[in-house]
Amino acid sequence: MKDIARRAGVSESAVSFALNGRPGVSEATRARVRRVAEQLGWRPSTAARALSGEGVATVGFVLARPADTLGVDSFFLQLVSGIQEVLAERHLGLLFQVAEDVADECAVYRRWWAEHRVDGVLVVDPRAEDPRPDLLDELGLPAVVIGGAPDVRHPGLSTVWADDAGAMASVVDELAALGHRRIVHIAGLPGLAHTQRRIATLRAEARRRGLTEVRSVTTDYSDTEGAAVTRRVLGGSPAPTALIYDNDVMAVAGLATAADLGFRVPQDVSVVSWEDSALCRMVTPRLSALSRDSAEFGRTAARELMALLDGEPARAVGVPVPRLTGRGSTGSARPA
Amino acid sequence: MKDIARRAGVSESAVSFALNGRPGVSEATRARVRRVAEQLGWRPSTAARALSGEGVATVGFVLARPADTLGVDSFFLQLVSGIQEVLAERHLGLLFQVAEDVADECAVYRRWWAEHRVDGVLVVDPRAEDPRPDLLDELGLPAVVIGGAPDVRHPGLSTVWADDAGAMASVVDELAALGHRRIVHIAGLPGLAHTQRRIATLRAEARRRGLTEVRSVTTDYSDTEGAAVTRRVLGGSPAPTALIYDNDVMAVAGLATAADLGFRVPQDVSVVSWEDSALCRMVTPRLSALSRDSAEFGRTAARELMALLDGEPARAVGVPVPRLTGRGSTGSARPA
DNA sequence: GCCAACTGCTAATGCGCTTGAGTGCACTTA
DNA sequence: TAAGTGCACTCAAGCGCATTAGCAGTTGGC
Repeated sequence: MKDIARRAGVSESAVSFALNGRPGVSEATRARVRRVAEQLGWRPSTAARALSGEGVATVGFVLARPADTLGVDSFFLQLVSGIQEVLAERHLGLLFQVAEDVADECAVYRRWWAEHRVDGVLVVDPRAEDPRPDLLDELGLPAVVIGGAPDVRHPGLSTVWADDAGAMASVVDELAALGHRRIVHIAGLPGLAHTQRRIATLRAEARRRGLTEVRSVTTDYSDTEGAAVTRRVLGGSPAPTALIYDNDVMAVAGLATAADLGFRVPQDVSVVSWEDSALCRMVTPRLSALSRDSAEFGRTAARELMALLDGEPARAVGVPVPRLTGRGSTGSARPA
Repeated sequence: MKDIARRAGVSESAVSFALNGRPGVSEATRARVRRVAEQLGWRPSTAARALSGEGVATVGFVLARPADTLGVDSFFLQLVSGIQEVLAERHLGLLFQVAEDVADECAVYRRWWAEHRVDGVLVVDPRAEDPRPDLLDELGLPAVVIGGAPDVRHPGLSTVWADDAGAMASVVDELAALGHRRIVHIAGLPGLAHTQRRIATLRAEARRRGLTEVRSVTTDYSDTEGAAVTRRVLGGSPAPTALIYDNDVMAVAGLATAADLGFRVPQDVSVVSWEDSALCRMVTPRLSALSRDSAEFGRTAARELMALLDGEPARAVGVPVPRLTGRGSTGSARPA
């Protein structure tokens, strides 16, 4: 900036005013300063900026899942890619961290806050008993919870949420219409808020329809558990005629397991995946799946966080309800 | 720090000395200061630290691939997870960015450099004609190239490399021993350095063995192209008896396509995936795959970057050659 | 008994930027 | 004509830390 000031023949403050679009300099000077800055390829040092109270132009994202579960799930990369797209417009950086568990994640937030490393954070995988909203409230760190339910207890946090309940209801609708009365929902991690919402909705929908043989089983999202649970429930008697998997990885694993056990899909058992991805289109039969636009989810979340950083009040916004894309893995229930 | 200084009854400089392990304070004072700092939960502001020339304790990672290709590939999340593990030990942050292409990626490096956002970067997907090493050299940004060949032209850059040539040779060995003489290698992006190394090695190995019907076809790594190429090559006459896919996603897509076309695996055609993941174990038959430890790859790269940041000279380190894990998708070639 | 060297600490400066408090000037208004 | 009012700009302080120079007090050597 000193260089720019010298070459433009003004003071450093004038340069600051000019470059930040503040009043206090004439348009002529502003243009001149801008030109010189451009010429010199100047970019403000984030460190210096941060030090004088401007924020660090960085948002944080922590992923607290065991490393090996991280592998195949297509959701997160899509989500992050969407987040980036929006952040890049304002040249905001994304500080990314993998954590062991939620406690570890909280420690990361504390550290980031103490070190002034981020202006705000994006929180994923909200849980039923979640210490994070309280912590973020306490730290005063702007945050957007991705995939949570609107949270009235933390008016400082924004929420971007998908209507899991509505989606589950529509899946049950679909399956019921095909004559399915014995349905098993192979859910994800029991502690996650959306897992619980899905389970609760399934139970409510079943009761409403008088279906008694409908249940949920929780897992860790891995292909291993997906396969194991599938083996167990299909071995029961009477076996379910429809399986709903909470992610694509388990659905595919379950499909393979069903085949191993001699179940034909969809003649003997229907399979639905709660996540659409290339994976679902790569197996035989192609998997019927709930499609949501994960990148758009990320874009929405990033936009909300930027709004928060701009001082706008927190709010809860919904993203479109995922729709069931019917493919070859769902069909009429076989008569008992 | 002012607080700490006051409570410990010393000057701010003494606090700085004490907390940074520099000489100039007695052990007693150091301990006292440390205790107070701990009590207050003090962490140095990265911004202030950076401003006084200490570096920003952050490394950058740019992923330049089209967003939709990002989805299922298991490699990157594993890699990043390994990187994190090592960086976290020193509380280094990871600034992550998705870019459109290499030109965009270069712009990101320039910006990061000008804004003093990172102390160094990790570069992935090195290319045959790659502008990045030159740029990073020019900027003087410490960097580790992941998956490149040792690069004598850029002595400032470290390289962490896998012996693709050796791995390809061992795969060809294996297939040749099973009697395969018609092999197609469904490669990844043609511009990537490792793609070219694999192609070159395959050609050399084929010549050495007098195999004339061996070739490579490049793709964009997507399941779509994997399937399309598979359809094309299996439709040729005579059809190949072995297919080597450069990633797990294409291998799985190819497997499904082969089944569609009435080819039995491995009786009619053998399939090898150059990437092992849950995906490979979820399909029927399970895919024989080259297993490498992607997380370890990341850990090694992160360690090299930290060494570079510590002022150690750049070097090239190898990671173990991936080994072929035989599963159900490879078998003896059917006699012509 | 005097200088040198060391120890344990403090004061002051600067990193690159923002910002509130001026300053000088032309121009209006009573 | 004096006072008032904007405008375009400059000055200087300060953000939180690292670092260099310096300053008492002690020890050691001769």
